[in-house]
Amino acid sequence: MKEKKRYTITAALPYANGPLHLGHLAGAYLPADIFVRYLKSEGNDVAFICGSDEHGAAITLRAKKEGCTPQEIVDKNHTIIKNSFTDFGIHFDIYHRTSSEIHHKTASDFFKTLYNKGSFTKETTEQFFDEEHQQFLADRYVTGTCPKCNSAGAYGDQCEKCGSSLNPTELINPLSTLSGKTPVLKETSHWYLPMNKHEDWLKQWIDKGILDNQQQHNPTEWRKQVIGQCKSWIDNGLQPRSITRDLDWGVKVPVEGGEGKVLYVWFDAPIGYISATKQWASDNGKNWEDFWKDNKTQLIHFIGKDNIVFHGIIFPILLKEHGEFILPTNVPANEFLNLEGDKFSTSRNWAVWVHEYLEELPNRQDELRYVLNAIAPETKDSEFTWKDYQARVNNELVAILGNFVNRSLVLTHKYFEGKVPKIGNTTDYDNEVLRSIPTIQNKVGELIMQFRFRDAQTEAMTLARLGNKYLADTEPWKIFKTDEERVKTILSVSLQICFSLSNIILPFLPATSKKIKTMMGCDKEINLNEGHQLNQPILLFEKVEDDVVEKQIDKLRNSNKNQSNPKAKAMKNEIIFDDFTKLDIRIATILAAEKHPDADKLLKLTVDTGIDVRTIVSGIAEHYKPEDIIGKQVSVLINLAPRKIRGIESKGMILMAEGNQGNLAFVSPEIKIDNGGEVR
RNA sequence: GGCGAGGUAGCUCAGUUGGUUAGAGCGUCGGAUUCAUAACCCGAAGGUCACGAGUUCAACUCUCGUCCUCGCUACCA
Repeated sequence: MKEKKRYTITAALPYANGPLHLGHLAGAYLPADIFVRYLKSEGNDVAFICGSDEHGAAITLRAKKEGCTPQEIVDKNHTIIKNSFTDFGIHFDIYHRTSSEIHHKTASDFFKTLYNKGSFTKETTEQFFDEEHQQFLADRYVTGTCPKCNSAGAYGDQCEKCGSSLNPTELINPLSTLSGKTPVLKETSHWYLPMNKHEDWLKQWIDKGILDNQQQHNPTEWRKQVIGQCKSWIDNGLQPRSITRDLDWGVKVPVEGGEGKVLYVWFDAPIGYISATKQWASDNGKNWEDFWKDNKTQLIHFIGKDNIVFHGIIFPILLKEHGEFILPTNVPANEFLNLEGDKFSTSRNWAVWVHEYLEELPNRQDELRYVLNAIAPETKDSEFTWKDYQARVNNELVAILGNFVNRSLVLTHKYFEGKVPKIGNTTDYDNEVLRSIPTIQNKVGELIMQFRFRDAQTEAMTLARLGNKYLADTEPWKIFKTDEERVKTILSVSLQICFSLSNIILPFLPATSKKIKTMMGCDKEINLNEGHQLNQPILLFEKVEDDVVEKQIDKLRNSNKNQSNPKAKAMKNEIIFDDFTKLDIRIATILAAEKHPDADKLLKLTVDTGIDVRTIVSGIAEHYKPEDIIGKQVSVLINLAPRKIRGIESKGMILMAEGNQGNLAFVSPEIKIDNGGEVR
């Protein structure tokens, strides 16, 4: 008997700023769901936690743009995301949200506890405030003249001309880069998490799995990329990070001086796991602390690789500093899923959206689960293509799994009116086949516990392959007339395989598992006794026809029919003519070009603008050789504030056109134009 | 540029602490079969394990260097 354990399993909180696509599923939610379904089938005590991350500036900006409240934005997206999960078969114990009251209280209390312990440092500074946009400006959103060297275009944090570090308040004639207006000074303070103080124990923990002198986990079980990235951060030295922001959408900072401030996302969001657990526990008569404060509980975070440092470093610091909480025993981060040769991109609409898939290919959840798990980016980036989807569904689900179950049931109906036949004398071969069932089952379980879900699924499929082989080898259709008793045994064995299959595939293909049990009349109780009546077989999977995948590929490539380039970015907000006239764009000739001495991507150009000869630093070194561009006429934005780039002052900006692949081209006049000619 | 992860059959990927002929699934080709959604089953072909050196009796595996891909980051206004 396996030991029953308690598990808290989290999946990264999706940001409620848009719907879910296949990359999200393959990255975190599907592997988490598979793991949880397996753990539960083994009788473990599991809380599977997720929810919407609903705070942050991006949501307030979107609300402003759409003319509604942030709450309306997150309400809409929370519903879409939640329904996508439900319909797809990702079965959280709770899908919560960070805008809920219990979350605000939990996060707030957590902050207070750490605050009272003196875990934070507080920095009070005068910061610039943009009155038009009603917000504080981060240092680099303020520019002005350097007080030390008098050069223009210094940034709020540093003058790149003389290299001196600055405070934005020291700048002469400061300007907000948001509104272009002069910001006002307002005092503000923020709290910082001094991560540098935690380097020592983190190193031990990541490297050796040792926490407070105890072996907390086995680091060889962690994925290489997770340990690698965490160590890379730690070895480079951790910096204090501010954990509050001047914003009004989020969890209010609950201490003196916290007015008008909220907790920053990576303090707020992971605590969402805790608050969701609390809600779930109170709804279900559980004690949430069992899931977060008992060191026999395994805490496991499923995330994508973009989230590694949050879950491998920052959140563990918060949990440990708090003192009562357990730390994760594993953080199985996946890499990224690509789509038809390109990265998923919301802005370019290069994506397969989960809610659209569910609508356009109804009742094919398990097919998508199977394919996404088969290609899950467990150790490296991987790629989803519709042709591969079609091939896997048709050649594996239909041909191997669906076919085996179907032929077993069809044969039983044909020969024995769909009643489970009596198992007679078994041959060595029968026994060997029967023995391999638990072997495969154990192997699948082991692989799942090692977070090797794609291997586990492949292993599960070997049982269906074995079933097909068993039928092909024993050929019951040939011997029915001569040896009915033998056929009874063969089909009895086949039906046992079918039933075992329904259990083994449960974590991967839950709907299919249920279908098999229903067909076998075993959905309420297991009954494979002689004479048990089976239901009429229905096909588990149907072939995906060419026109279906062609339509999907078409849709992807022509996501906007009237657009000749489907990958072109959407238009920016409308401007008025005055906005345009502020730009002074001229034709200029490149007189000289050389590689920037301390930079890979930069060229130092000398151009004749017709009104002067000036130096411009441009990030085009990967696209043009210096000697090839001398004499070329190009477009230059000449009234852009000068800026020091990697030690060289750049006065203006060369305009470049960018293709889909990131390739660059000059914007040049088609015939020679006098230098200084205006572009308008 | 720095750091991290990769580069293995046409495709998607496994390869544990270096040890005989480098594996799986799909695809391809051939065979067999007809209970089954022209499905299943058997067999074969197919790889200088990115490239170059080195350590070793022995390297896909260890060391160094080079090239390429992805991520983070420094410098693309």
